[in-house]
Amino acid sequence: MSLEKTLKGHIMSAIDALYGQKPDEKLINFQKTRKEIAGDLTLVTFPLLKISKKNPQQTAEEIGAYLQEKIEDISGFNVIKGFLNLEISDSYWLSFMKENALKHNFAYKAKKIHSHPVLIEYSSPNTNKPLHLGHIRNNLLGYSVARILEAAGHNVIKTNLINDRGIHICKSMLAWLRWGKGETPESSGMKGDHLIGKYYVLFDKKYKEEIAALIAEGKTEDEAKNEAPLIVEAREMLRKWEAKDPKVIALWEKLNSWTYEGFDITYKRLGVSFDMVQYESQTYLGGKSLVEKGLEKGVLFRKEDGSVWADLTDEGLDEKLLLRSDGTSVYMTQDLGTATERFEKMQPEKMIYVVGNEQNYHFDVLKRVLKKLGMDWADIIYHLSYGMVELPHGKMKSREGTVVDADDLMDEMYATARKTGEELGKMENHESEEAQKLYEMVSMAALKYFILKVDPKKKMMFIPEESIDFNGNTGPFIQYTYARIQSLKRKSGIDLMQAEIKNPGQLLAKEKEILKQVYELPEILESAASGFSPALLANYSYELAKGFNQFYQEVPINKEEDENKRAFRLLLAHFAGNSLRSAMNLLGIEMPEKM
RNA sequence: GGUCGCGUAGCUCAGGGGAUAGAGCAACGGCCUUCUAAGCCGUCGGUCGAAGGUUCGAAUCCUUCCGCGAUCGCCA
Repeated sequence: MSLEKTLKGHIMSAIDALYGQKPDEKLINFQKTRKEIAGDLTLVTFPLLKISKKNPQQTAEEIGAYLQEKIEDISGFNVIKGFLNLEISDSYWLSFMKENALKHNFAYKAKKIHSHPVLIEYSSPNTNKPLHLGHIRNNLLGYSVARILEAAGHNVIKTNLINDRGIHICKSMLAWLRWGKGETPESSGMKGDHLIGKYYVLFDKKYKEEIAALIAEGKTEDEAKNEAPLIVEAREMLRKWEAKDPKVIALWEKLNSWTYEGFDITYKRLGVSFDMVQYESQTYLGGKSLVEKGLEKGVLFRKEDGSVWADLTDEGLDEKLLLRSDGTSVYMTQDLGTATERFEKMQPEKMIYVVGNEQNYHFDVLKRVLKKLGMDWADIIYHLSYGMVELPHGKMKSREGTVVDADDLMDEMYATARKTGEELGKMENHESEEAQKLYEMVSMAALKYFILKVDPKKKMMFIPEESIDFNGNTGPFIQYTYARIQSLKRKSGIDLMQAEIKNPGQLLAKEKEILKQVYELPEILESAASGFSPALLANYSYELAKGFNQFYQEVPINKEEDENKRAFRLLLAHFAGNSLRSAMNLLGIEMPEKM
């Protein structure tokens, strides 16, 4: 039970006692007391004036006096311009610390055993090219949100729906057949996904040449794009694939397996994982029957050419195609099918799709069409939409051309971490396994933290050098703070598990500040879970790390002569460190014991 | 053009009805014989895109306008 909730009840009865009226609970709102003002929690009295019929100052004084008298944990109060600043007793903070400081993840909630699962789909790559910067944001977000929901007690299922079929993969296959000379990941030394990507790019290059040639012969651009021999051949390949031509299928399986090997390496390095993987080749036919039922019910309609549509014009949208004139399904149809199947199989309480904001319209339509088809549950679908990741102009060219490759980016982050480490002389042997592990941990923290601290829905600028700075609001800074806390504990010679910590006397302002910050973590976690927002936890972690650094600068720990005080502060440091680790782990960031 | 989103310090971002709008970076100036200086402190920097409205109170909510982006495919 949080203090705020308890206080709310007391304030209700205070007002009832003082003014003879129970206020609406919404009128009671708290905020954190500003740092420069005495007090821990502030009640805003303005909304209560209608009931008290007194001025803000008086109202606040009266409520404050009442609370101080009735509640043990309120040790004092002051009033400034209608804001009632309540001071919470040291003993409250101390018992909070004693109860929680040694718990491993004090803010995490136990899993609700019989709850419906939360399904979260993320990553969802195409198999024709490697992962790029946009996928990094997608994967980090998806994984982090999954962890946050888990920590908040949900039963989470992470899924990856791989787009392993379609014209795009046929392009890579065709180019590999024609120009690949049997090249494999082993023979080329390339990561499988990069190898396939290379042929995709090659296809595109040759295709463009053909288009240019056709246009030179007098064709229009549309004609050229349609008639170029390569695209004709790719379409033929797709047709054969759909007809399950054994040779095409075998080739497709071989090339896709290379891609998966490559993806696995990237996922592992990013630290993300899935509970299930689905393949579009197995789901793409779904959804058709739904559309046919919709036609029977008359909620969908067929045009003269045979194509099937949903009419959303009365909802302010346009008409949306669901089946092509040749009867084949489109993306939307597949998604209708997949969503319905998932719902029926797993009965999730929520289905989260981590997909870029260029598909906002798609998901809007998806939900509307589902509802049209009578799926009243459609509102459990939540599109976790995120903005594009941009890079400072001119930086970081990718191996394959236009987009920034995920693996290249991670390599570059590692190199920067190592270079910084070398310059600072932090490690004696930069080749040692320990050093390499640390550089990897630091560079991944830099990348993850920088991306996750930004509100997902906003587009963002990823600045590699800034992300890996050891000062400021960065992952490495927080790791550094954590490592120092661990070092303090190691050097103290005190076993916190065994130590008996007596009352340290009056709390210093800095000590109380840390406790207040740690106290907030469960609440932050809850908001992060309900808003699907890792950013809250990221920015919280930074505040806490910064708070600790200030504390550390001013308050002696291992230098303190009083043994009991030293143990107390060490426990406080431990508590802060644990909270940091808990919060950062939810972002998928590991914390080093030493650095 | 329709729809959706965004616009806060030179740059990157917090804050999303409440007190004097916050951080970091950059710039400048302090603090290492002292627990990790990959740190800490200070200075400088703002008509919160603009105008109206609602409110005791608006960066925050509403309306209009401006700017930027996404989207409006028988692609996924």
